[in-house]
Amino acid sequence: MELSAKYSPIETEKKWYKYWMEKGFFQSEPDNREPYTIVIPPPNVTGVLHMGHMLNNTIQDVLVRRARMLGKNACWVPGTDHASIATEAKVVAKLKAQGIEKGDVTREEFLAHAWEWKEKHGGIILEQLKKLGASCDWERTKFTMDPDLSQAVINTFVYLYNKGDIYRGVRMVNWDPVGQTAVSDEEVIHKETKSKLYYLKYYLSENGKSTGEHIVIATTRPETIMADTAVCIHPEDERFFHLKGKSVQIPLIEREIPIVEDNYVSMDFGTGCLKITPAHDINDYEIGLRHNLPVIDILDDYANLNEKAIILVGEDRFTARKKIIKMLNKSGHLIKEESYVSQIGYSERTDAVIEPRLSLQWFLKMEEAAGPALESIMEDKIKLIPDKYKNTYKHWMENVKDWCISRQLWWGQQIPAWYLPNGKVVVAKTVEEALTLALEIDPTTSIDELEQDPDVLDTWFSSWLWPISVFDPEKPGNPDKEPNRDLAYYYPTNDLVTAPEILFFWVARMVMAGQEFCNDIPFKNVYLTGTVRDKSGRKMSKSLGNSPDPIKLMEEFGADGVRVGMLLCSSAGNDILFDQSQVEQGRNFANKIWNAYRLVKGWEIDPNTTQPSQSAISVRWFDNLLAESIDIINDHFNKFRLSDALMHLYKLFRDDFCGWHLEIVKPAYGQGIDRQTYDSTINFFDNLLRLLHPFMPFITEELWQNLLEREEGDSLMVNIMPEKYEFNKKNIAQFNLAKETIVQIRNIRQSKGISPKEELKLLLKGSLSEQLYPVILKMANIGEILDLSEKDPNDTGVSFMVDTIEFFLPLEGFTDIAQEIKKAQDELKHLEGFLKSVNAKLSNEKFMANAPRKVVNIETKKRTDAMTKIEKLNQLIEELSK
RNA sequence: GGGAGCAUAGCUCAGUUGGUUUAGAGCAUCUGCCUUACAAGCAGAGGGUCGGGGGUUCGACUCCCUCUGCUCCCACCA
Repeated sequence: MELSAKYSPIETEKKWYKYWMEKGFFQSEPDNREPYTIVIPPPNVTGVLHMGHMLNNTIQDVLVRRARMLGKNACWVPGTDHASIATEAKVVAKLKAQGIEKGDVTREEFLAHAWEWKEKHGGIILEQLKKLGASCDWERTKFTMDPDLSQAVINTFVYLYNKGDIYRGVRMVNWDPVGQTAVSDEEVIHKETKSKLYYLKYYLSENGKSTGEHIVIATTRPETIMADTAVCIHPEDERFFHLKGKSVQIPLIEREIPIVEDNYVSMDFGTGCLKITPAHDINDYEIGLRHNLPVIDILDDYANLNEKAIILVGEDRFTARKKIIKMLNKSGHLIKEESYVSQIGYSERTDAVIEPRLSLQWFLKMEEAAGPALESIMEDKIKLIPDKYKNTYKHWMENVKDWCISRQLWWGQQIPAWYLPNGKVVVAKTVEEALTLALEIDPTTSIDELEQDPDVLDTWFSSWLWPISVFDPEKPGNPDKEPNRDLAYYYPTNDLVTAPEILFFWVARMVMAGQEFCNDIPFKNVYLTGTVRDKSGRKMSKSLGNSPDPIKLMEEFGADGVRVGMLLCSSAGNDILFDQSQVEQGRNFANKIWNAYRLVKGWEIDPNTTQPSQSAISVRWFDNLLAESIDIINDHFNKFRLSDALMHLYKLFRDDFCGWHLEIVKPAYGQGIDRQTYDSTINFFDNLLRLLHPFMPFITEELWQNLLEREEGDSLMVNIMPEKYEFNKKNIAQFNLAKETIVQIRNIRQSKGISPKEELKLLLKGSLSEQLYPVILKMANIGEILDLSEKDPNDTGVSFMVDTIEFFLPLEGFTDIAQEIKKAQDELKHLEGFLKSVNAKLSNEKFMANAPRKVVNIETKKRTDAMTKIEKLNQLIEELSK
């Protein structure tokens, strides 16, 4: 069958992925081999593949495929995350499109819609990963809301509550008065907003009566003055020493509030006097705690003023602001107003101005777990790659705050806490167990009276268990339970590949969960990928529309091409600036491999031909080079330098294998090839395909299958990587001299306009092994190689040097001697400068005394080499000048 | 405001505990080639006083200080 000059990936990729699936090559069961485990960072269940996933999962697949080919029992566990906030938002939007408000349906109805949505859209992303070639064990696919994984979350909550690590506390949340929900910090968008700073008079008061004196307070939120419970000054602010211990009256409502002192106040901002409104500002709340101030909440769920405000009751917060300014102006409390620009938080979903609001939330204590979690990273029990993130990690762990684990949502694991009619709370795995506990508090309680906490748990509260629960869902919350077979075998996992943004949200918490429930680390290495950005460095995002569609990209360039394109420019922890030209480079490389195959496949073995000497030399050289490369690639992988490993292979295949070896051994047109060279070359090709397979699984499988006859059911992906073997460094160095000589000759041909087809003669003097001559003859189109002593003084031509070997290329009629002299002189000048710097070192007593012997030897050799070359150049210039 | 990091060729990056020829690669650029595997290719070339300044050292891209310019994380000032 005639093979096309262009490799077309689509059909090939489908074919082999199906084959791998059918043969069960992705599946893993515990056995007596060494395990290699990765758990996927679960993408949002309703998400679609973006470039970040492409990068992240390509890296994981490279690691897993390589481990598999190193003979390990490789297991890559896939799955998805229920992503409560994101998914709930999508379901709400979908209902809204049908004219249904979330408030109109019951929790059960809403969840039914959510599950329906999940069934319809869930897992699309996993199907997309298959196109990329991801070798996940799909039999093990998990979802964070699978019944058993949800149960693990509940068990964990109950366990930690009983242990005393989970408690309820008041916290300021971001309240969206339009969406009627609390939103997470991540969903608050800060925008620069023009507002006004109002300067208000607060009269000093004694025993409820104004003294007539006043202070001035600057505020952007005059409508909240009714919630003030103090005025605050800096303890060292001399301007206000006379106010210490006194009280002021809130304008209009004339409630008396104390003046307190706190370092929080900055003396040089506003007037230096700050009104304290604990219910409506997070900082004020904290100051309030320090000074035992009461909390007066004057806003309702819709951010309208409530009866506690006394005035303007029922008004919207912004209307109230306008009205109160008029009132304050009229009463003479308003001194002035200034334009002011500040950062205001808006809800991502409703664009409503976020109202800070106090509410009762569930928290998990972090302090106790933080110490060991920090230690395991700082002492390299878990390695971060790159390790610069250790600092960031340390900083966070040392300033860790308790984790707010409750969310005011429906999609997720509902908090297993039940309230008695008297407001007391019991925590249990089921309502029946809750009743048992409730009866101990109040024997009259009935099961119908128990009301479950409506909130769900933070999604991270299920994903922090992920490396454990995917193997043994009964283990979290049961530290004393024996691990099941899977957990015992696969845990701790080997590598985790994720983004640095979630180092705290996820990675640190998995380390804590590992300690708590398995008494062990969850993984040994954490490879942190960068952000995928566009060419000009902007983050890829839907709204910018600067992200290519990964599926289309794979259809156009092939999954192998995209994988290579992503990997070539991505070192750990560095952002990658994505450009389609990189993917083109990947596709071109696949095409190159394809064409190398076409060439080799077209060769016919001629049993009567013996191996030409240049072929024998090339085979020996490439054999050494391959061994050296295996060494280098192993080293790159040990250090997680994936792009370097790939780049090395890229050059090895393209330049060394195709550009040199294949060109050297390629038989002349119409002739056959000898058996020995053919077999060696096929063997090289086979090894190269193995080395390339983790990066480019599809094309390597395709060609490997066709290179030799393979047994049905065999596959490259379950074959073994070439192992390192002894090689001769000197042989490689010698061959490089021949390569350089050839390059020099080609260079001279081009600069003098001599066709590669014109055969030339070459004269030389120096230590070039005669064994290499046949390679030079073939690759530089040289007719014969003679000793330089045979040079006819009348010959015209070009001289050059490689290392310390002198060459002369006779060129008939070539007379541009001046140019040759100039070239030699430039070279001479460079060498003399170089020699001078070397001599400076060698004649420096301190250098000779302090530098290690090895360095001195190198410098000495540099000097000898440079002097030899200078001498020869001088001779040459002299000859040319005659 | 607190913390961290980065700055090397036009672009993206290496440079492995300071010394392997006065810095390497890929891409891009330029020149010449439709050479019977591949123009998604082949052959060759040019290009950097390693952000500025100072210091330590026999020796600095590498260590220290400082300035400049970017980036990220955390907290956000009434």
